[in-house]
Amino acid sequence: MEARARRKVFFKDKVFEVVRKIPKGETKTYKEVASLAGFGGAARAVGAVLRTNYDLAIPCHRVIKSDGTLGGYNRGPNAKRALLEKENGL
DNA sequence: CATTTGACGCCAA
DNA sequence: TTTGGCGCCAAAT
Repeated sequence: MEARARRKVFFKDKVFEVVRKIPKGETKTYKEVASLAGFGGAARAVGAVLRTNYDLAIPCHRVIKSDGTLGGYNRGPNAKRALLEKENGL
């Protein structure tokens, strides 16, 4: 298929889609998102995409590391933690 | 077009 | 338990 430019947006598109599907109050790991996106071991790539494509329509702050740590956030880990606690009802 | 970096993950010491 | 290093993938420069 015309997977030329298609594939280029395949990864990003999937990541955005998956992250956007994350319900409020729930947090997912980059590994999980990558896996659901179909790229399993592309945890880094997931963060790279979210980093460059930070969109307010995408709850990228709900995506954390598999260790349970928040990881990072384009707006600052501070805002990320605040949002997570708030969405979790804390 | 090729190289480097990067919001990660997991194993070893 | 904590710190360090290596590996994986895609994007950005």
